[in-house]
Amino acid sequence: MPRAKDPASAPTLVDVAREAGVSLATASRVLNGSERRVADAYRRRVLVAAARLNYSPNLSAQAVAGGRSASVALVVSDITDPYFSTIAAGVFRAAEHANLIVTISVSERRPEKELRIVEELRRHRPRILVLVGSRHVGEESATRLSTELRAFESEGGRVALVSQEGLPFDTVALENREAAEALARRLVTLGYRRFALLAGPRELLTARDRSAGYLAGIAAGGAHVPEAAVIEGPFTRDGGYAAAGELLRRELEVDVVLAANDVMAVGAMARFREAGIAMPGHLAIAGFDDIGTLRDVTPSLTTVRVPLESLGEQAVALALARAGGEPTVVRVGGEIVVRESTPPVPRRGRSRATS
Amino acid sequence: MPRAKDPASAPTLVDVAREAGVSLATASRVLNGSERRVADAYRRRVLVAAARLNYSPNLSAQAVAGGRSASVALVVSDITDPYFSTIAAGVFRAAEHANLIVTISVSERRPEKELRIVEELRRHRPRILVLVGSRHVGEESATRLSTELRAFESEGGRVALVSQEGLPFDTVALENREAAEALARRLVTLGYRRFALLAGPRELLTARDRSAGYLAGIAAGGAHVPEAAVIEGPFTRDGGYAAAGELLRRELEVDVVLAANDVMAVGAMARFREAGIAMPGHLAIAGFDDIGTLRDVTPSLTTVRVPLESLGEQAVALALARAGGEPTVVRVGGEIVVRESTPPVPRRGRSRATS
DNA sequence: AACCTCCCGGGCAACGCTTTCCGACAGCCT
DNA sequence: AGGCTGTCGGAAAGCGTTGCCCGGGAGGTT
Repeated sequence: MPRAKDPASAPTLVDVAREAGVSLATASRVLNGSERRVADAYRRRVLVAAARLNYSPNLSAQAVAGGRSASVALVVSDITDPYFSTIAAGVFRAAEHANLIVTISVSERRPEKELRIVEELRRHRPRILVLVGSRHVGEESATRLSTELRAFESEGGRVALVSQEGLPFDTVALENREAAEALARRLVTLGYRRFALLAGPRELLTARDRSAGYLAGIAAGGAHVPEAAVIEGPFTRDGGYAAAGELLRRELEVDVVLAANDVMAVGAMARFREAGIAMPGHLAIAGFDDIGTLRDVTPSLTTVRVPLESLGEQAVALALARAGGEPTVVRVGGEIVVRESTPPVPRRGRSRATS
Repeated sequence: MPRAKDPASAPTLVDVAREAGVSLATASRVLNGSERRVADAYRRRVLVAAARLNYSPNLSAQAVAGGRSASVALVVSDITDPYFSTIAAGVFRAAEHANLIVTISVSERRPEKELRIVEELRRHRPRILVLVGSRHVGEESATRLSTELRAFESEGGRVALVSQEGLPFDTVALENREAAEALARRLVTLGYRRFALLAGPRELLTARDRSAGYLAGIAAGGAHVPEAAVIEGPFTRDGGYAAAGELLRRELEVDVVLAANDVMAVGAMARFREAGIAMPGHLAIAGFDDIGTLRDVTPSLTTVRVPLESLGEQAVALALARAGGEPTVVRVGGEIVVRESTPPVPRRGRSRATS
């Protein structure tokens, strides 16, 4: 049975047209934008009828008629992580500006899940698909992801990636390596020599880039990081906490700890504090991202400021502007922010150590 | 001209049916669930054809055919605020479980904008609309919001509110008042007598409830809060920072500051620290929410633990279960968590003051 | 006055799907 | 053998829009 015209269903354009005594086409032209002009008398009648019925156009129907839905699909690893929620805020801002609605999906940092989500999202025919930074190295699913994304594009959608370049799509890339290197150099300048790294997960490209940058900067400063002082762990608060614990267990001589991001740094600080280590008195620490919510930790964290919100905005802008042709890559740099957690080392200061 | 069958368009069910040599109806039954059985031979042919064409059903089309789109629309004040992003995480979890996609909109804490968003969202015909806590008192737009929500429900949608009861819809309410009162009582028990409140914005219901609870708990403990020691400010980090500044300016004798939420508490701590006030040595402080990201601040914050993620999950569950009839209200309590920021006051300890 | 343009409503065919209804056929009972 | 029931594929009528095409009337030109 065709869905009965039961009272529990929204008024449609047909209802409005009938109420206004005009044709469907005219009602559509008045209510849902069109090039065509409609005489004022008609226009008014339609508007009045629409208001009287409390008409609200059905976007799904517009989407099927138009071929694409007016939405941006955003995929993040974890909306609870301020890194992602800040980027998401930028996506919202840009999307609102372009009159697009935003759907969010959470991949839980699992590439297979991300792939499944993209397959799933394709069904919504969003105008834009924004994937935020969870590219992995040697990712077996990367090929399938690329295939899926390409299918999406070939159907008229647009893809924008945030955080890693490398895939053949529009990308807003973070200069992780460069910024990390600059931070490390700066710390060397401040007098630090004995470094340890809390490196983030080995497979995660962002984490690798940052570590590589740290190591390069340290080396450029003439210092060296023993292999045992590089500890991997999840990109989370608990990951930082655990990695810090492992570092303590190894009883190395360390002046300063470079975490792969602020969230890990904060976790590590919690662990060091538990161990009774004075920061920055006994141990310095730095992070990456300059997460807003974490700006008030003590000691305040030396870090790399990244315009996260702008990353999200730019991704949407890029996808909207897309003309076709070669994918565009926008590279965004970070700004070193030195705070209390890494004071200058006194000229001939006494040795610092975690042990 | 009917949109040409240009190559840049996704394969449709018709394509699959043709490829498989079956009817549209059969293809639909196989691919997009239906009660009706399809003989295995046919079923297989359809599946093979779908795979070969890389078919992906158009959800917009399903939505218009079915009358409602498979989505949850979530409205939050600020996705960057961990309070909201944690609730959002719960909504995602529940939605994923029910195979619904989630759209998010950000109201920027502005009731008019929230109203506009709800009007806008109605067009999407989501199955569920979840509004997270920004009810205001005497809100002039509240009536219009109610009207709009009722229209949405009368069209077959479901509404769930998180955080404040009072509107005639399914609600997951937080026992702000009760928990705040319990926290205040606890602090009295710990020996605190001279309280100050950083109260959040006057218009915001959540803020009012918490303040009222604090005051009640303090009074019940036999203490009293002078009017000058209740300072309002935005529910944000900067709001807390500013309110703390104002408190200092008033030069009151205060032992402990109760902030309306953790985010404000952290802002306030930053301000107090700048003023050189030792915490908890000279001043104790407590918050509300037990935000995960803020668990590592020093001193660790006494607060009320609220199952934020579960709030979001329950809201979706409520809306899904909805049978009609009276709106259901679930009340969720908080758990007092005493940490370093409010140590017991020594029996005859010396006086503490902010000035 | 005849003709040509515009202008602007209306009709109607898409868009991609779901669901009802119909009818062909097979199996079973009497 | 005849009739009945049950199963399952196909045709077609929706769902709520948009956008092409048509045609009637007003106004301008020669």
